[in-house]
Amino acid sequence: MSIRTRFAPSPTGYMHIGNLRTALWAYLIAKKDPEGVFILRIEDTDQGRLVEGATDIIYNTMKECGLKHDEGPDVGGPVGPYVQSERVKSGLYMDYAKKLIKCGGAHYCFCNEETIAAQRAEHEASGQDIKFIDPCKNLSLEEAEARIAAGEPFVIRQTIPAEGTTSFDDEVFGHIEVDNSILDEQVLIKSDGFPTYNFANVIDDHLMGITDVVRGMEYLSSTPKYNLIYDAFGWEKPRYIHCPPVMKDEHNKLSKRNGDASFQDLMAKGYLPEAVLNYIAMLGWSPENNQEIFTLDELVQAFNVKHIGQNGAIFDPVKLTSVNGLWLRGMDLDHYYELTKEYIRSAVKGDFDLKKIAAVVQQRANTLQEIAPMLDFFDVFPEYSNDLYINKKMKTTPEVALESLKACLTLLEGLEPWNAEVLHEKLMELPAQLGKKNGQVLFPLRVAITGKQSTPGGAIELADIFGKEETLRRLRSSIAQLENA
RNA sequence: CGUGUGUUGGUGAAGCGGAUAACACAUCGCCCUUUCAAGGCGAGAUCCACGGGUUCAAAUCCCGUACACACGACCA
Repeated sequence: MSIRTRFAPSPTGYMHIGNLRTALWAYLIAKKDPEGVFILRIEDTDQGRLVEGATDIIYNTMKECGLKHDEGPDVGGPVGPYVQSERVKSGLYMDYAKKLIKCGGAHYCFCNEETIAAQRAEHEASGQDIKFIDPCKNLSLEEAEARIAAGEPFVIRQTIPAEGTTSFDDEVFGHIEVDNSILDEQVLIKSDGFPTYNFANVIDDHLMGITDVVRGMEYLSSTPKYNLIYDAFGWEKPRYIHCPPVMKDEHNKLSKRNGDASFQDLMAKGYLPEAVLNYIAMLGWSPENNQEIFTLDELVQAFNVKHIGQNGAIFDPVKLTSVNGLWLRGMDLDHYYELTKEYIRSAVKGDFDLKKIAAVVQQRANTLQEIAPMLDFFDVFPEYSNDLYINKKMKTTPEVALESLKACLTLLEGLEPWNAEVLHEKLMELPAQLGKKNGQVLFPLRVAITGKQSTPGGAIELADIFGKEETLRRLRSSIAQLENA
């Protein structure tokens, strides 16, 4: 049987990194199987928490990342609808809940919130377990149905066997076994007739033929309860892959509340979707070899559930930046240029060869956002201090700079044609002729034409991009500044 | 309070009873280089939370303690 996995977010208007990683892993697990199917299901049973436009964020994020789902609300599929609020309309959850009552896996409950809170307070006060003990459990079905017929509000709760244990084998955490006595009889159908997540999730996973349930490990302790439902119905249980959390630091998970980066934020900060995916795939998972850079397809090939770790991983923006830089530098120039053109244009309005600028900036920018600030010396020749010529390592001072620059000026004034090859050839001859080190000539030249000590590209590349006229203009101005000092 | 899960350098991690405890990021140093970046090389865990135990041998197995996280919602 082929693998079917699902990503089942609730639309909160925010795609956080931990969620995206769960989606990625679910996708990888499905796609590892050539016949595998990856499904998107929207879990919006909490009508009180609906956020407008939230599902669009989910669709957009998935699309940007290339996590293409085979079935889902927008693309359809054989086991739809794929939005839980739509499924509710058919009464399907209520039907299954009633069936569950018949097979002894659930019961009606008429307790209101006050009585539950009162019991909880009582249990807390006596220092005992705060588990809710439902008095309605002992009601006969006839009695319960009569009260419902009389219009009394009700919920349906799961019935947990009083004794015994329930266990399962998680693909990540191994064998988990708990005593039934600690399992609470949770609500399956709320008084508004909607199913809770717990119930809808089980029903839908079964109805949609999910073979591998991939989700956060916060559900680890609820899983035995879900299995009890599968068993009551006599359904085959799925494999479980519970994922350890993605943390902000040792104590906190990444969250919207903490203002932590969402996928959208990372895009706005100039990261590439490929790099983000690449990086988060490795938060809690490691490949069998030491490969670091993976395309999505490569991840599909390399991914293996057995290598998912059990402990939470801290999201490190510094490492993400490094991975992003590797992606950026690894692109061919044409692609890089297309991607960064707008960013470069935003900083460089003048008539320069943008592609040449892209070539030099590619070697050093780790994110798209870093690009513009690096290019601030093109349109305007910044004012600068002659102190910039002082560089211990290069053994330069304003004095040797002046000497070098004058020689450069003479050389460049007569240089024809003006292109990178000729500039390189002639400029590299100069230091020897002057009896200086390369750096004593080329470093001052860079400062003289850019007004900065550090720039993308060196003096030669930049002189080429500036063109003869602009280069000489800047050079003369800098020489004058040195002479007047 | 109960239950579950976890704890290897600053971070991600490999490791699954016998190794000098991989690798990557970050940090520091050196080399190269027209600066910076990139690239190359090298350094850092007196030892794998702590305490016991099993074993000829433990980061690796067992028990306990501490700490962290999660669940114990008519939220997902």
